[in-house]
Amino acid sequence: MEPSQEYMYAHVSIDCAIFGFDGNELNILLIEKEGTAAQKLPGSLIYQMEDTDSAAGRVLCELTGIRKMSLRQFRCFSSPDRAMDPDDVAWLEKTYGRPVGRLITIAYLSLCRINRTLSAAARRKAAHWCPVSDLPAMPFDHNRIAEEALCEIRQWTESEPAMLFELLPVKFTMAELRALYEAIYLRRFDIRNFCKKIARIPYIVRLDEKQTDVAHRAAHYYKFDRIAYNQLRQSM
Amino acid sequence: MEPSQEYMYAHVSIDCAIFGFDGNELNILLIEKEGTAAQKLPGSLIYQMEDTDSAAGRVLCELTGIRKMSLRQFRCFSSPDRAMDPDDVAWLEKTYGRPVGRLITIAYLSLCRINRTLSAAARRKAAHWCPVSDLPAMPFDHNRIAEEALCEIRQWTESEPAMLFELLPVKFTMAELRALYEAIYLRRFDIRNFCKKIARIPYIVRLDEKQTDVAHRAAHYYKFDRIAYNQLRQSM
DNA sequence: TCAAAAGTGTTCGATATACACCCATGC
DNA sequence: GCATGGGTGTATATCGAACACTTTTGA
Repeated sequence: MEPSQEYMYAHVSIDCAIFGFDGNELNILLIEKEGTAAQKLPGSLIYQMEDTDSAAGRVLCELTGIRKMSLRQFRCFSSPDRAMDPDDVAWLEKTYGRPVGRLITIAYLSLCRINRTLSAAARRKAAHWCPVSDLPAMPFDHNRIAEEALCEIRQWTESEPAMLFELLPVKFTMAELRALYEAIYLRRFDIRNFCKKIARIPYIVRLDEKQTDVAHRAAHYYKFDRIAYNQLRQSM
Repeated sequence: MEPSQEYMYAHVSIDCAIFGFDGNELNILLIEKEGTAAQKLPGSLIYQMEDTDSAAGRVLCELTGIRKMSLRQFRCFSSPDRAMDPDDVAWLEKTYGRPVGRLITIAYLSLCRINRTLSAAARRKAAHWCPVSDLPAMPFDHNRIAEEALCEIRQWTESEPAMLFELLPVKFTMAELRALYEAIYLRRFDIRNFCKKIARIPYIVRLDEKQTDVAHRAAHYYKFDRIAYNQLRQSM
């Protein structure tokens, strides 16, 4: 068999695009590419007896301390030249203590409250939130992964709107919810129509509690009612 | 490093769920698991310098002779026990002339006219269409892949309705189109409302030509107008 | 009393649903 | 002339889009 016809024998990694919402814009969690000034998506080679879903869960848990974070696999990136840059090749070898060679990655999407305290491991890796409008150039194909993850968010929240509430505080105002929709769909929503639409949704419930200490009329808080959500889903 | 902590080093395959439509039901293209009586999804290990998209294109082209078949990656299957059945392990070793060990697969979805003449390679592999309601037990996790592919079709055709017309003859009747929708969405559509809806779609155009040799009033043929379709998509 | 954001209602057009009858053709 | 499937229209409900003013609160 000619070299070009050898069967692929590859290391497999997962990379996670973890999004947070700062009240205005989506942010993505980047970590330092250790030993360099560059930043990258969190990710890791996976272990022999692991599947990619658990590997992604492991990486997320290491960074955020959340054990059961929801995540969604959205794409395999396997271009032969995705890990051909000499810097990247050398970095892989140093990080994993061996030559890595052919490397394919399974990309995951996850959502996280942006003010959540990250783990010590995250601090060591200088994890930080970066607005999606201002992403740096990243190693491997991480810029492409981040881009495709952004598109994927829309599809995910359409098929499972409960995901949205992983980006918001437990109690949130209508304005915050609307800002989130605007950040995801990259368009404006009319306030009046938006309120009407939300009012029709049984699993978003208005609380009696209102904002305090605001320099204008205080807004009501709302919360996500998971029980009502599950009931609604079941009946569909 | 303990054995359980070894980094995964794996062979990578692609598996294709190729759907056809027999006028009544979706069918999926199965091939013989060579040397056995079992049937499986078409697939193959991929080569070292290939990415998964081209590998899937290669496998599809080998079977159907279509060079530019549209296909959609939808999921990586990587459970450690997906290729642990002793029969499957032995079959892999025999087929690929080596022990294969850890194997992950990237699953693809594709659509094909069911009356298309398949290639000589397909005939050698006893390729045949199998109604999705009547799938046999298949090796590896191919049953699960087929199931998830079925769900994926709906999402694909919603985001890219042009895909539907890869399942229909070039000229098709309204009844055929409706039957296809019914097969995909597993529900009935009211004939009158369906016709109205289709009539509003600019890229489905009615031809003057009608059926002949039918024992009742002849139906008009319709065709898919790709130019109108692309124009519509661009303007969105 | 002013600034700033909250909150609310009506109208209109488009779309989805429900439903029943006449038409063309081959036998 | 009848059986078979083709083809059409109307009424209603729902949803999304457009659009402007009053209310509350703190400064």
